Amino acid sequence: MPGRRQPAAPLPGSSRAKPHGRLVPTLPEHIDLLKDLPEELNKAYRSNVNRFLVHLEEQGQSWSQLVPAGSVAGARPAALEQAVNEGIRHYGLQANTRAALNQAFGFTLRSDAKIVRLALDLQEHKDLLKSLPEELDRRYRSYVNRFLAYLEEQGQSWSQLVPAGGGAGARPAALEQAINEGIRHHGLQPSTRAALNQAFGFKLQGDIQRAPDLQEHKDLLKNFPEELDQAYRSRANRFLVHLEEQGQSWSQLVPAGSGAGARPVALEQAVNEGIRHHGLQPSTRAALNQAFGFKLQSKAEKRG
DNA sequence: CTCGTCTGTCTCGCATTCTG
DNA sequence: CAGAATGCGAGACAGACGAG
Repeated sequence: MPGRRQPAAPLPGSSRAKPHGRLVPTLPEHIDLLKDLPEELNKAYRSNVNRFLVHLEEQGQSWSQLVPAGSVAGARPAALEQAVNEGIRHYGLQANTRAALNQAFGFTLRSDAKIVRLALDLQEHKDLLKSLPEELDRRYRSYVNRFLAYLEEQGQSWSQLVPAGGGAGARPAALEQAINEGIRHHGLQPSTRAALNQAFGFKLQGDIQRAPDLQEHKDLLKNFPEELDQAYRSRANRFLVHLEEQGQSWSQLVPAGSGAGARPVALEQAVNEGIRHHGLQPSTRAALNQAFGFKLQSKAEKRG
């Protein structure tokens, strides 16, 4: 992966542009809160909570104004939820901040939106990204970005695929074909389709499911452990179909007699490739590990 | 080096679609 | 309609990265 990891262009109109020094709360009540965080809270979450409290102070607010006294585990203080969601949406708080508060205080705050910055070649595509709904999930925005980048790689553009004026509920055929191609054969994440649907209100559909052709693969499917999760079963099924599309078969990749704890190299490579480049769900690897007791990993062993 | 932040991956639960 | 398969959305967290 080309090491491009920009810290964040300051967002238009946001107050994020202050990478200033001290980032600790000053209200005693906030300081106490931080002190009393559960020991086992991981440091990333700890940091999120800290940033959130600082954010509240910057807004002239305080925890006790937002959280009714005596709020218990499972509570969902509305004012707090609004504050954290707004903080995430408009003030550059990390998306994990909500989860951090939930984890730290046992709340069940929920959902919403993110912000992000991007980079593309075609002005048309840049404009498109800018016009995405603000509430669009960060991952979805990123998927849209990747999809546009993918189009550019293919020498295509959005306007070639999407008829002008195609509004909510539309299902532009060329776009659907491009996205499904991209997912199946060019490494776009499966959720890219959902991302486009979310972002533009389309109703794009995926390819229809298929079953493996090879008897060997059918037998494998039949012999999965009873207790294998349905979702995993489905992913393993997909993987076998994928192998067949690649002209490969399980027995070519997995040495006979590979048992629990094994890590067949060729299989690992195949599944990682499939995930990275052919639209298999990321959890496909986990599915194979579950189904066969393997120890496949996401990276080639890191060695010095 | 330490600390905070960012990204990628795994996992879970609910929703939707397919199949018999 | 019931149950299985698949899709979707979000939380959790480890590891990489970068600032100080």
